[in-house]
Amino acid sequence: MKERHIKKGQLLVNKGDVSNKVFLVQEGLLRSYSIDDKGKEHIFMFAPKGWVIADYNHFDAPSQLFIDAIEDSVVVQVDKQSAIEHDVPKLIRRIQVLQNRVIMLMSATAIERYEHFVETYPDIVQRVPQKMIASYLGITPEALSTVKRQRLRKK
Amino acid sequence: MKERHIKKGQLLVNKGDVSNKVFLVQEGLLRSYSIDDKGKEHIFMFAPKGWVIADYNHFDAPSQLFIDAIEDSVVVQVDKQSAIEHDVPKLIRRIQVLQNRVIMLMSATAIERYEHFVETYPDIVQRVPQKMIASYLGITPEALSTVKRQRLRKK
DNA sequence: TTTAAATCTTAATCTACATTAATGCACCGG
DNA sequence: CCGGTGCATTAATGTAGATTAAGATTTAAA
Repeated sequence: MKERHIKKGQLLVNKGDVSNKVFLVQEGLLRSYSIDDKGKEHIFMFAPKGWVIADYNHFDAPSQLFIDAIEDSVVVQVDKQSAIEHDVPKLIRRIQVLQNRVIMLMSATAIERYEHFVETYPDIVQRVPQKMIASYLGITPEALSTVKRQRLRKK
Repeated sequence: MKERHIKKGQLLVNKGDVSNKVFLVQEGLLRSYSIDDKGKEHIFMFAPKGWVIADYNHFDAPSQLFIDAIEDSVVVQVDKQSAIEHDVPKLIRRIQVLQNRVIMLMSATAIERYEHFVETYPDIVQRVPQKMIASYLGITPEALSTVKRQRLRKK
């Protein structure tokens, strides 16, 4: 258990790392993401203050995800083992969020996913570049641009 | 903790139910799924023998998912609370599977998702109708049909 | 401040997958 | 045995979102 100060852009976990660490966000904003074989980035989650971020893989398995800081951040680094035993409710919440994410990705259009994102994470929308939101939603920045234009016309 | 025998097609959990139960599959095959506002079914997971199936929602929150039996099945019904404390590793595995699922849905084409499904769950492919596989992959049965045709031509 | 480098938007074209519709097949109940 | 009902496949057409490319705008660096 150790406090760490992370600069914007700094990589905390690299794909392939065997870290077995979990990060409790005290301040700032982090993200985890994967890069596919075509070199495209896909944001898996954003972690603002109060959230936990980690690659919940098998112990000692190489990380599938990258984790880095979107803003200068402060995290507390905890051992995966103890974090897990210590805070089962956080695991459950993680499963809920992922469950929702899968259902969203399967059944909602880009517009609906964007609406949902804005409602659920209104603060994050202001803090990250559009291309990251697009990446989280599973669409291109260009497509997000047109989604937002359609929304404006409606209002 | 109670053993239950479920007939093929029988509904175990209805959307909106407040069940707080978790089901350990002893025999057979179950599935959980959602139905969107357009009336379309989306299979969230298959649960063969040895798996656990449940809607991991907040305690006392209404279920978002339906759960029913694809084959005649035997399950052991356990209280969510005790199941969770009892088997944290299963929770972790659940998160891993969901993590993979999200990455798949975001970065892979229908063909790649089908390949991955066949490799990961070869037994299930044989046991469920095509339309359920399509629903799990997030595509229509028609699209799955063409995916399989393309595969055959390659071999 | 000036320039360079990202980022965002708009528009034209392309493509993966959806939709619709028709056909063939298996299974099942009368 | 026959006529339904659901499932799988095929083909024709439609569409959401990707790709490509060109400006416009913001950010960062020199």
